[in-house]
Amino acid sequence: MDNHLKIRPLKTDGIPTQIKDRLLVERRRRQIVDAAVQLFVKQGFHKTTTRQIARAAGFSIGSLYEYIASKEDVLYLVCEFIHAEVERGVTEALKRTGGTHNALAEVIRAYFLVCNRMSDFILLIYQETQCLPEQWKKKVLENELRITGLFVEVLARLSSEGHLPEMDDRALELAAHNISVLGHMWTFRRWFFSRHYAIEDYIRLQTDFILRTVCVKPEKTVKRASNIERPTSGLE
Amino acid sequence: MDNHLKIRPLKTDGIPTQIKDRLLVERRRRQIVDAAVQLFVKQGFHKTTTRQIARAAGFSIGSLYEYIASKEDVLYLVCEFIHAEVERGVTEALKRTGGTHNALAEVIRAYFLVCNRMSDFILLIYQETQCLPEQWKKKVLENELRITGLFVEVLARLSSEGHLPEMDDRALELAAHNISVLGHMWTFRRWFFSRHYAIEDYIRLQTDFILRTVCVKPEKTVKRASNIERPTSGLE
DNA sequence: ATTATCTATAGATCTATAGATAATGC
DNA sequence: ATTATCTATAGATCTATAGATAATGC
Repeated sequence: MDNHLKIRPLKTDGIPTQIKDRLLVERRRRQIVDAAVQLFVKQGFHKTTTRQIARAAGFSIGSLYEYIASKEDVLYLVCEFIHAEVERGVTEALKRTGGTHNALAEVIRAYFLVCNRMSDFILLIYQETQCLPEQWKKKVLENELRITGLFVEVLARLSSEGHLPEMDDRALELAAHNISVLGHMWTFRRWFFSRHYAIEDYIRLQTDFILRTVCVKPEKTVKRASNIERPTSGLE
Repeated sequence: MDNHLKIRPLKTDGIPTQIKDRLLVERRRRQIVDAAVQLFVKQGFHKTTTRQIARAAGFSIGSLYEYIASKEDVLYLVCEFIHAEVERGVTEALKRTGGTHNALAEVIRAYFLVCNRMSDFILLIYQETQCLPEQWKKKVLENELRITGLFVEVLARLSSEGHLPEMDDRALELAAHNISVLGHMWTFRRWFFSRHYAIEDYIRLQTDFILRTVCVKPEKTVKRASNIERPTSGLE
């Protein structure tokens, strides 16, 4: 739970500050994020007050507002931080994996472990993104899409190297979204899963699922599925 | 978007009221839910005031508090209502489907259409459940689990009738969760999907995925996936 | 008489800022 | 002199309730 203490530059452009010293802004905003992320996880965004954030960050409410212009700014900083952490986890995992056809299972495993480690944070994104002003909500969704994009790349590479059966772009894209969301599912159904599954069980079972959807030659099964569809299928 | 106007009894026991007439309580609470669900979807729970709810429901703030004891009570009523609607949609779809081996695709299709229709409401559950007091949060999660249970039943029936390959209980349970969540995914990634996919495309592609995970004889692929797993896998 | 509804407001916050003070660098 | 920080509070809400009023049924 102390993974947010790792030192990485925060991308905080676009948020106004009264303070000239860029480095100080950087440092203070990191303090703000570290304090806020824990409070938000425990109490939610709305029930957390700006005073609590300032106190937990170690300075006064007046100083807090030298580094941000509104409470929403804090939420945005927190969301940016969380996505940066998740993205770092996934890209590092990608670097570790070779180009073999094991790659997919390895990537899934690494990603699900990142999701497990950052469970509270991912949940926070799901719950509080709506509270952001439109302009930043959009940025958060772009972040989400970029992470999914990492999986698209892996799948595309494996596909081009012949380790996967041909899939059209759509199916491939959707598979990437499914991987993303099945990782998140571990976080937002944790209240159920954590009682019945160890993370390793979950990874194993879901990997089986995903590999089956992606690795089996589709001709036979896709046909079968398509025939099952109602004859009325088309546009509603 | 007016599906919440359908007349169904609300399960509202457990929330205190000052009013004696049970029927009136029933009617007024339906007004409250109809008003609140729209406001919550548009503004979120916290940004919606009790006054707004009262006004939209057509009575005064004083009267509102005769039928509920706190603002959280309203959120709980809304969550109960939403789950009742989703569950009704799914069970009705289950009734329509025969016991054939088409059943699964039909159920998925019906469920995804329910998710599409109730998109805003499902999103609301994801975002605001955390705001409920512990006791009601638990009830909401039970509701969620009961809906997933419907899919468990379908899969178990198909399995016992020999329409699915043998799966152990865990794999079957997880498949049910996956169906639930992939339906929800359409709602909480709608900002992306709705621009690139029609609901029918989404249903078709996801049905292919799910049927492949569930209908293909698992021996070959499961082995393959297991071998890919890291040797260190066990407890972390 | 009893039940339902309304108006008016107590009481408790909470965000954001103005203006005062302390620290830093030339 | 300039930059950073603090204290104190203006101003704006918002939930929940007390007490008054209207409607209903015996």
